[in-house]
Amino acid sequence: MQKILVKDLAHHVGKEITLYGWLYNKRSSGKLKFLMLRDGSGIVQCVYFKGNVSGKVFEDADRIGQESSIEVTGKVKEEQRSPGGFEIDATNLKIISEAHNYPITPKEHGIEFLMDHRHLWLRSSKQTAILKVRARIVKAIRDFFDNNGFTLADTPILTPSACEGTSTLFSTDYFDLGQVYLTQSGQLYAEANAMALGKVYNFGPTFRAEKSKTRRHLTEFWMVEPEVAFADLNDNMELAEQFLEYVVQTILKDCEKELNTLERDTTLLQNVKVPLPRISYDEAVNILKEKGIDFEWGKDFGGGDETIISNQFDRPVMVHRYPAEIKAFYMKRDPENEKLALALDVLAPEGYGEIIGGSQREDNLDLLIDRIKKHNLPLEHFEWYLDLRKYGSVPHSGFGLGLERTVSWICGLDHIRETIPFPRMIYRKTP
RNA sequence: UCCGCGAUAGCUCAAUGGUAGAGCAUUCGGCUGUUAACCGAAGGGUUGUAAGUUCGAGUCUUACUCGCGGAGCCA
Repeated sequence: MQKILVKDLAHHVGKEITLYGWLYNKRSSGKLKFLMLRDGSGIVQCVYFKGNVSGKVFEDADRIGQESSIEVTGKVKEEQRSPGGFEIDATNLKIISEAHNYPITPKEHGIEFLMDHRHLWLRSSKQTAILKVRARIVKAIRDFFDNNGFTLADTPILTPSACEGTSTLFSTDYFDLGQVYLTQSGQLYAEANAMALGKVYNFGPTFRAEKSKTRRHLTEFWMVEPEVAFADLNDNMELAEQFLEYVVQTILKDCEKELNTLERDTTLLQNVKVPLPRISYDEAVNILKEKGIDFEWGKDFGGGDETIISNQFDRPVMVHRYPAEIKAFYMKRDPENEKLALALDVLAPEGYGEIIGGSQREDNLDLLIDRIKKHNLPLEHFEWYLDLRKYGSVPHSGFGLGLERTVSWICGLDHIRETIPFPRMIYRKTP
């Protein structure tokens, strides 16, 4: 008997096949049992008619509970009455492992219950759709950089000090060498990689111990960080917009089924094409003032401010040249205005906020030393970083894109916690 | 950390200070085309924890625990 996946049923109409999966839901009508089988690739209805199968098979089909693991054999047929258009005219049923009282029923559940059962919640159709989109986004990110001359060069997760000196970091003991911290960004190391390889990216988990409690924050999240030698702020913005166009258009092309399952309105996503609008921080502040917001120049935008700004555009907007005071020490100042940093944030539409943050980096050794001192950072931890400016310093730029925020935006979710199999948040560490 | 809201059956939720309820799930019965199937029946409760007010507390008061939404911070 041929073992196949639900997604390939269309190629096996009329044939006798075997499916392996879990019982998603069950309905019955006297001598008919309708078993919904899911196998990770899709869901199909398997029909057991009392007259067509042995008494034992019919009893088994009647008895097994939701999420029992099963092996179903039968003939594939096209059937309009069946959800999905195909069904299995079943002849046999083997129970691999019987389940009873599965906690997540096909009814509504509250978020606390679902998060407590996250390990099981992953089996539901929306969650599998999100994880498939996530996986495809990760591949699109890698493909984009791999196909554009970038070398993957990953950066350490355990680091001796805070790289930006702003966020609160998780710490742990490191043998006799004292404390180390879980990285909040691979950026400084990526700069070293870029001086070796020209165009690099790193892609991995990062950690923030900030007590953020919003729909946009996780304590553990994935970030991709490209870094390019001989690139200024404009080059950085061009890279960012081409990158976003590729990722979003790839998902629209390859994940239509999943976005459908998620009931995602893709109208705005289809607009994500080069060029993306570019506005300066000053222009963004003016937008807020025109909308009657009492905003003081020099402050960073809050979540509500970002939404107001991004709502002025039909695609992601790039905001550049922020006040240097609110940005990291390593960002290069604007030669035309010393108060500004050559920074870049990309704000996603529909209230999803900042998905990219980046900048042109300070390449002058003396200025960099000054900044490190002014930020009260331990200079000895940055000796290696300063070497990058001593030995062949060049203009260079890069940015970081938050994977989960991107998944949340593309999938149209209302909380970031559903974008990763096991989210880590301030008040949740299990399962 | 701050502000706000919440906790009642396995789940989602009701219950004027006066007998603890429904739908789903579970168990049993019925149905040859169900679509979160439907129909009938049954079992299922220390109302988050602790104290207080009261003749009487799921309901009012206080503290605590846990969670949710938001702010700040950021991707």
